[in-house]
Amino acid sequence: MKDVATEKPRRGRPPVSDEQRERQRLDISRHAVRLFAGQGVAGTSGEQIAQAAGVSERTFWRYFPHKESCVEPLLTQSVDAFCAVLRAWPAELELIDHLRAAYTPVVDSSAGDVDSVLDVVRLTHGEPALRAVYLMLHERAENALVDVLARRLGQPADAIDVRVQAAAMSAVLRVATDDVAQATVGGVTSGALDGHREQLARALSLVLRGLSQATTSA
Amino acid sequence: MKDVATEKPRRGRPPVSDEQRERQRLDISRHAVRLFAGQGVAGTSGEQIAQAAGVSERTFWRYFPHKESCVEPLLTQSVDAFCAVLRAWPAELELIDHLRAAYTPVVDSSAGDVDSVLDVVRLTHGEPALRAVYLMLHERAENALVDVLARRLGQPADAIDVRVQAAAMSAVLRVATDDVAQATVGGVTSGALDGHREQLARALSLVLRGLSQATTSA
DNA sequence: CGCTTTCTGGCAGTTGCTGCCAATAAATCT
DNA sequence: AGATTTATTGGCAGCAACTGCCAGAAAGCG
Repeated sequence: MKDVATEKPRRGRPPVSDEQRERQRLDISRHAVRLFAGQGVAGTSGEQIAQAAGVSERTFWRYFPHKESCVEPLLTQSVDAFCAVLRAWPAELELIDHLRAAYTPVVDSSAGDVDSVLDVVRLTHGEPALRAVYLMLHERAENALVDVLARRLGQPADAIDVRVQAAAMSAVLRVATDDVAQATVGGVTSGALDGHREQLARALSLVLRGLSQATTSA
Repeated sequence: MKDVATEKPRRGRPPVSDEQRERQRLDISRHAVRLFAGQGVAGTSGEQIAQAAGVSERTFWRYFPHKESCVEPLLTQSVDAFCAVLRAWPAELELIDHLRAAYTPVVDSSAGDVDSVLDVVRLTHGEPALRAVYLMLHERAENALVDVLARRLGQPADAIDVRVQAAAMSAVLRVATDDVAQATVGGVTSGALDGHREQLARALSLVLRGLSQATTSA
C-alpha cells in the first residue's frame, strides 16, 4: 500500500537525529574513558560518568545499557574507518595496494581521538569487561566484512568460505590494532602508524590469498 | 633456597582440588544453561540458578563472578578439546591429517554434554551477554594456540606472524563451531560432526598455508 | 499561543554482586 | 578422642547497576 517511512504529517517535536545522538554518545564516551583510565572501571560509577558528562544519571543509562559500553563509541571510530575503506575497495585493485592508498590506520574522521582510541585499546588488557565489548565490536565488523566479501566474490553471504575469510580478516585487524597500541605507549608517531598499515596490509593479503585458493579451487 | 610448593607441613582443612572445583562449576553450569534456554538470561536470577544447583546464593556468587559466566564451564569443554588436539600435533604431520586422525569435533571428555554445548552456542546468538563470554573464551584459546605455534615455528611467542596465525585459527574454529551448531538444530548426527571436522580441517590448513608462506618468505 | 510529540530528570524499586561474620567441615597434632 | 588449624559455606547487610513510571521541559507546527 504505502511506503513505511513516507508521507508523515509529522506533528510534534522531531526525534533527535542519529548523528546528533551519536555525537552525544561519543562525548560521554570521552569522559568515561578518562575516568576509566584514571581509576579503573570498577572504581568508576555511572553517576560519576554522568556528572562528568553533564547529564543526569537517568539519561546516561538511556544512552548506554552498561557502563562498559561507554568505550564503544570511541572504539567504533577506528573499526568503522577500516570497514569503510574495505567497502570502497575497487574490484580491479589488489587489497594490499588499496590499503596503502586509502587507509590511514586508526585515524579517519576520528582526528583528535587517536590517542584516546589507543588508550582504550590498551585499557582492554587488564579490564576484561572492556575487552568483551572490544571483541563484540570486532564481531560486528566481521559481519560488515561478510557483506563486502560476499559481493566481491559473488557468493551468498552465508557461504562458509566467505564467513571464514571475514573472520580471519577481522581477527588480523584486531591483533594489528593491539600491536600498534602496544607499540605507541609513549605517544604516537606517524612512523608507527605507517608501520601498522604495512603490517596489516601484508597479513591481510596473505590471509585472503590462502583462502581464495580454496574458494577458486572448490 | 626452597621450592615454592614443597615442604608444606599443611595443617588445617586442605583446599578443595582444582578438578573438584571445576566439576562443581560444571554442574552449576548445566543447571544454569537449562534455565537460560528456558526463560532467557535476563529472566533468570542468580538465586534461581543457585537453588536449582542446590547451593546457597552466596556460594554461587563465589563460583561465578557474573551470572553469564555460568556458560563458561560447558563451552570450555569444546574449546579446550580442540586446543588439546592442537598441542598433540606431531611435527612431521600435516595439520589436516592430524585433525582427521585425532579430532572428534565437539566431543572429547565432554561425552554427554555435546547437545548442551551446542545449545549454548546457539543461545549466544540473541543473548549478547553470552556471546561476549563466548568470544572471551575463544581469545583464551587463541593465547593457547600462540604457544603451540611459537614452539612449532621456532619463533618467539610475541612474534606478529605467530599471533596472526593463532588469531586466524581461533576465528576459523569459532565460525566452524557456529556453523555446526546451526546445522544441528534438530539433533546431532555423526555425519554432521564429521562434516564439521572436514570443514574445519580444510579451512585451517588453508589459513596456515597462506600465512606460513609469509613466515618462511620474510 | 495551544497542541502534539519527544527528550530529560527525579524517584522508587529490583537485581546483581561484595564484605563481613558466625558456623561447619576436614584435616593434623597431642 | 579432643584440641587446633585452615577452608569452605551460608546468612545478612549494603552498595552499585539498572529499570519503570511520571511529571515537566523542549521543539516543532497551525
